[in-house]
Amino acid sequence: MNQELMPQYNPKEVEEKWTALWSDPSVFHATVDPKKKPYCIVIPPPNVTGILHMGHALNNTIQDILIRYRRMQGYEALWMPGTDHAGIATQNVVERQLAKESLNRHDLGRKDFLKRVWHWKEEHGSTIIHQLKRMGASCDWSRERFTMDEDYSVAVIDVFVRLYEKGLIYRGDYIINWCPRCQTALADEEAPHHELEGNLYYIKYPLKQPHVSRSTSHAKSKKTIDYRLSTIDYIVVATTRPETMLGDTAVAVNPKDKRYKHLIGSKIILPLMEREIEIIADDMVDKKFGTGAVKVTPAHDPNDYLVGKTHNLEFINIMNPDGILNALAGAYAGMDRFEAREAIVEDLKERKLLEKIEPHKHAVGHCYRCHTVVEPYLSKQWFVKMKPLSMPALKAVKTGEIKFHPKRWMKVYLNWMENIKDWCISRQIWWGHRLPVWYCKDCQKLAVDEGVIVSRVAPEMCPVCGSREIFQDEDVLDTWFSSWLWPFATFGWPFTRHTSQVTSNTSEEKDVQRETWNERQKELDYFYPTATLATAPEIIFFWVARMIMAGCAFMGKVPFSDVYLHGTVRDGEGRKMSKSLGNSIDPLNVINDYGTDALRFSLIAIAASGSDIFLSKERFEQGRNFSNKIWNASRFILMNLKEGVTGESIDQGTLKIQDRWIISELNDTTRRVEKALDAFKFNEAVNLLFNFFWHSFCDWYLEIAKMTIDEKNTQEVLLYVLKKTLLLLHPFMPFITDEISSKLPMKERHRTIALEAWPRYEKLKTDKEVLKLMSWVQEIIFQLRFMRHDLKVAPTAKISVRLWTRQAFKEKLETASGMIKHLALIENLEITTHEEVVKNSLSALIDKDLQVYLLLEGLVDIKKEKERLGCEINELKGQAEKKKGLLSNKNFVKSAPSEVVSKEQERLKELESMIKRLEGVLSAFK
RNA sequence: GGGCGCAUAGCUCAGUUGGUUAGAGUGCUGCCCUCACAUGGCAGAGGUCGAAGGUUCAAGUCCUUCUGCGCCCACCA
Repeated sequence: MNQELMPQYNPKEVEEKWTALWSDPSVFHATVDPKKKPYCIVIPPPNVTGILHMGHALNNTIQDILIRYRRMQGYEALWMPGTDHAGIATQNVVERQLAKESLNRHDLGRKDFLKRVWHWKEEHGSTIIHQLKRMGASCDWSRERFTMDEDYSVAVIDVFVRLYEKGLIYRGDYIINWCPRCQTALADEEAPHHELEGNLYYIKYPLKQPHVSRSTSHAKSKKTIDYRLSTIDYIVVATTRPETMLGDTAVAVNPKDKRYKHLIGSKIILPLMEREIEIIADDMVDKKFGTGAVKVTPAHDPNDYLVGKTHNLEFINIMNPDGILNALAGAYAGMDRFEAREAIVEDLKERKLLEKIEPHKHAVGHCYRCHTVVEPYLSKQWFVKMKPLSMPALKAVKTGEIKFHPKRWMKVYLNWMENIKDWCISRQIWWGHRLPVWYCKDCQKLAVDEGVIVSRVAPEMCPVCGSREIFQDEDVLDTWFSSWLWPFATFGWPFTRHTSQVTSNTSEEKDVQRETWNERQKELDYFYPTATLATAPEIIFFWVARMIMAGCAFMGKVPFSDVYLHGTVRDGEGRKMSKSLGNSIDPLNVINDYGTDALRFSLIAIAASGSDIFLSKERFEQGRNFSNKIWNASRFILMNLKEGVTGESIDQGTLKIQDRWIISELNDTTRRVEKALDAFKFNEAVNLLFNFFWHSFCDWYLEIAKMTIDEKNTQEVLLYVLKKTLLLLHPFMPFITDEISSKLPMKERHRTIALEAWPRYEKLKTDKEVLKLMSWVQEIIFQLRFMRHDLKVAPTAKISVRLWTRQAFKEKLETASGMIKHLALIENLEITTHEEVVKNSLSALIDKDLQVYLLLEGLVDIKKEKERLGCEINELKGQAEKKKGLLSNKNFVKSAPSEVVSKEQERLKELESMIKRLEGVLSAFK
């Protein structure tokens, strides 16, 4: 069936059609064009494992609005698409798949496992890209990148080596966040703290006293220590993780704490392990917390680690990487950490060493990928020294070179940047960029930390001793260590390769390669720094901050000038939408039920600048209804068009009031939409367009236009306004606007409206006369509709109306009389300047120069009308009194701007004039 | 513990640098299938702008305090 005849818009077909066209890589391909200004956005690369959720939908709608807007404005607009290899997440997906076959990655081995991941990527990795296309994302699809692309990987390795050579990358044993499930180290940002209801366990640690001696007689049958406990015989420590006591190597107290001062240096017998440890003094201990005595577990707590370093304590690691206690945990070896906790508590109770248990809320780190409680774990990892990198990144934001929208996020950024910690970048997984680090076995024999080789290419031998006994580090790099290069590595940076990395060997091939790199360098120079980065606030630390540091460090220039942070999408109850909560609204379902334009429109209309978005499915009905409105208004215009009407040849000479009014409104809307978009106020822009299209254009202009729909010039104006409005709406609702536009007569057209020019705002003087007249028309219509309603006059019944105005306006008002008659279904309309008042009528005073009478012989309830008039007069008198009060206030007249004062004076005059007139009306009834 | 945000119509939220009578969507009530659209049209009801102070000629808007939510950060075990 012909779409043009369908009274209901059917998005499915339409969207499929345009998705196909826009996916053609040539359509939105951007290149270096010195004649145009560049405008570039790099997409926050979704995970290859990603499936489109509302957050993506919002994020990408915003970017698409920006890029389509700038493209139409004549910028060379590039939206760089791509995906992120998402190390842990992707590895988890494939491991889950393996688990179904009762396999784990070690069964396959590294090489085969990676083959498997690549295979998974080839099969499923483009899901999210297809979904972005379905959203209408106008990316340059010829440039799709992946963080594990060969070229991209060169950049990642290059950056590692550069930083290492500058001394900004180091390796060492530190307490890091360890996820026992994923079995890898995590950066601090990857282990967010969540509050848990836990316990604070108060444990008695017996002091080694002369009378607490080894009782040799029971040596084999019972525990070897004779705990004769009295108040002075033990010290109580409080802990939330009793299982770590197995690795305790000291108890610490504050040196100023009088309670324990005399015990500093005393020995303790660590219960359960029967190890002798010492009481030490350290300022870090808070006297007020718990008992003021702290167990020190240097291998399992970041604070204790520092204490251990300063006091030269032993580091006892009691746990395997999977969270199972090891041989150093004595009797508890083989138990899971939480299982051990319970067992230890029981054992302590049994030995009467547990003084008490208090409920205690505390924040515990969780793996951001699998939500397992992370373990502070001592291990050898690679780190980036961040302080030197943070300096230029701080400056760039402080000086305003990079602006955050909304501004408040700047503080969050600065605070993090000022307190930056070193970045743990090694991960004990297989999927990712393997560290470009090798170790020489022979050198390591001499010293453990010797024999480290960092190189862009795999070395054949140890450069120090020439040994061929070298092996590569098993670890891969944090995924963010690749994505922080996204704004420039996607252009092919660094455009060079170490000779042995170059696969092409003939000189001809090398020339081609060099030429390609030259081209890409030019592109980078043209598009970098990019313009706007749009993302969610959660990503500030992970990505935004690090991109700024990387841009400053490797490009010498910030990566973007504006950061737009949109809200988090939440459900009706304010919870973050997530799969695990089952509260998410699937954008694909919304697309299916209401259409992509509806999804985009509603999402943007709801999302005020940067505030969180509370969603329920009904919210998308507004978008659907609006799509339908646009569809039908267009359909109406289209079905009335005569041959030869283009919307491009309006006869300026014969424009009517309504024509001039709608053109002026359109012009004004254009200006305001631009202003809103330039300020990242997307909801404002979309609401302006909604109001203009629905209320000004459809409710008023279209209804008036029906009167003269056969006239060519009316059709010209209709088509003109429609075309311009479709252009304005296009960034927000790309599908329906492209579809309708393709059906409209055009002198010339591109293959998509996306390539047409943005409407130009004309700096005309606003036609005040026209605006005033149209607002009078509207007021008259409102009043007459209300009166009809009030008197229960059928909406279709013809009425007689008299309008009173002053001589100065009579002529103008007469030019609008046709419109008024048409809109209010008036049979007889009389415009008079005589002061006489009409008795048998309902009247309404619109302002001091205009009164409308609905003439209804015998129908008027005189008593009621007198009452109503009285009320109205009182109301106006009240207002006038207030104004008089205000104007007699000397301070107001003195301090307020003269504009405001004269405005108030004018209003008072108007009120007084209206009161006078109404009193005249009232007296006519007497 | 530190920082940030929010509180406006039944619900979800707008409200720009302080300036007449505070808006939208949705829901509700009433009337209309009028030949673009019932995913529609018309009209209506509904707000002491969280509380208390303060600044000002003027406060939803600025300041202080309080209350209630929400978020982020943080090594009190």
